[in-house]
Amino acid sequence: MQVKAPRGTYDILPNDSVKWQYIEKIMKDSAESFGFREIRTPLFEHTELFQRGVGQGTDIVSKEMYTFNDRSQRSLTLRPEGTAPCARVLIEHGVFSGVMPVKWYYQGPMFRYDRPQTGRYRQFHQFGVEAFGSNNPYLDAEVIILLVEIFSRLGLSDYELHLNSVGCSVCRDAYRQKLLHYIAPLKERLCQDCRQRYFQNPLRVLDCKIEACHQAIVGYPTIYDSLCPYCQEHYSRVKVALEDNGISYIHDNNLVRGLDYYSNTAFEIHLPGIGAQSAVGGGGRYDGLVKALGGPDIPGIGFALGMERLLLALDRLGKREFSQPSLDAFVVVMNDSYEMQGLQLLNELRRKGIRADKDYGGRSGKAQMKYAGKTAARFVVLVGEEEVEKGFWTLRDMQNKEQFQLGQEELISSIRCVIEAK
RNA sequence: GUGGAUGUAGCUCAGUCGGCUAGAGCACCAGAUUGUGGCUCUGGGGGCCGUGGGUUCAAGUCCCAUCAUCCACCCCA
Repeated sequence: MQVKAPRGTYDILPNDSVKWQYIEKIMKDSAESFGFREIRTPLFEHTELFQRGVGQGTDIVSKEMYTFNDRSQRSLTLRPEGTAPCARVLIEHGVFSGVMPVKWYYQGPMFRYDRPQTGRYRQFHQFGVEAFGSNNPYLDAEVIILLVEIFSRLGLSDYELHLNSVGCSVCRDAYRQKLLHYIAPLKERLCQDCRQRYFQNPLRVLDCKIEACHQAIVGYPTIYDSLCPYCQEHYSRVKVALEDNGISYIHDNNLVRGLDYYSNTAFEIHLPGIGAQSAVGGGGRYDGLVKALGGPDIPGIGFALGMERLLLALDRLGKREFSQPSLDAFVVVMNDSYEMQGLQLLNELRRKGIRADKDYGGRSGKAQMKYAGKTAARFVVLVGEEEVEKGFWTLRDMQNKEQFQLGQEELISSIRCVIEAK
């Protein structure tokens, strides 16, 4: 055991791959039913895109990026998230001059250098959606409804949806000042981390997990009370839209998102019961992002889901049985001298859309039968002396052990008849 | 980056107070009178006991380091 997958990465073997395909299909179908279309962007981008798009002050940019120089000394970074690349595409291809809003979904690996633990990897996978070009609060609601729809289709109903508004740049700056004033005299009672946060990102003090910090700042001004009239109006429309569509949520004054570009609506979806990394999805509005990247002033909203956490949740709280793909037919060659007849038959079956295989391990006829049993093939086709000489194939139905001697046309139509009935 | 737990066969694990060629179940391969699967039985292959050092007559077992995994902090999806 010398070569191992790098720390924080892992392999998806065929038995698990089936689970991925299952959730990927649900996500794709859900997003498409809401009018989103797939976008695929490179796995790496210019480092600058994330520095500007995600924010210099964030943990992601300051300590979690896989950044390297290529052979021409360009600084590139393995994408840590999917929103900034989408915004880049919007600008680069002038998509914003077409029909708006633009609604995209994406799925694929993201990279962050962080300490691995349950539900947290260095190469992890996100499914996300982005909608650019409208600041209509009902679009916020639609995006959240899609998120909830995916959970519902996955059979994960015990989620908690947290909702807040972080305001626009104007009311957030005003709030920030208010909060700084409030906390300043209480600073001594905060934990080390929070004293740091006070300077770097005071809003983060609010979601410190240490109880003493909560007590120290009890009675603090909430951003909710500091929203400007526009942001208030926006937020209340989002809430009404959710309520009228039967989506329950928890207003959470402490919900602040980590990435710099968020504005107004912010949300997170949690699944208690999958360990400490319970935030399975999160997102919000990012009205300043496209402009910050040098494009026009175009608003946007989106979310991202952590695939690994969803799979973990499915395993602990939901669906656990996944059907594995199986063969329709297995060709058993009873005698080496008929190997070529077996191969030709195999290829013909495959050409006719029958999922078929044969042994390549030089096994005896009996061992091939065993092998066929393990592949869970529905039928076995026997190729031996009698068959080749008399010009038929022996078809064995592995479920009821019935055997028939059939010509090739009949053989194929019999197999197809059964598999199409499934 | 910080703290804690754990590393023995492909997988799940046993291995006493340091003491013989390191075990089991599952999985894999072969056979049970030679053209027929699942059950059963018999046999077989497979282990630098994570890696490197140390203590000892003797280390899977004790000590140190390192790497990795897991749990939590942190952060986030």
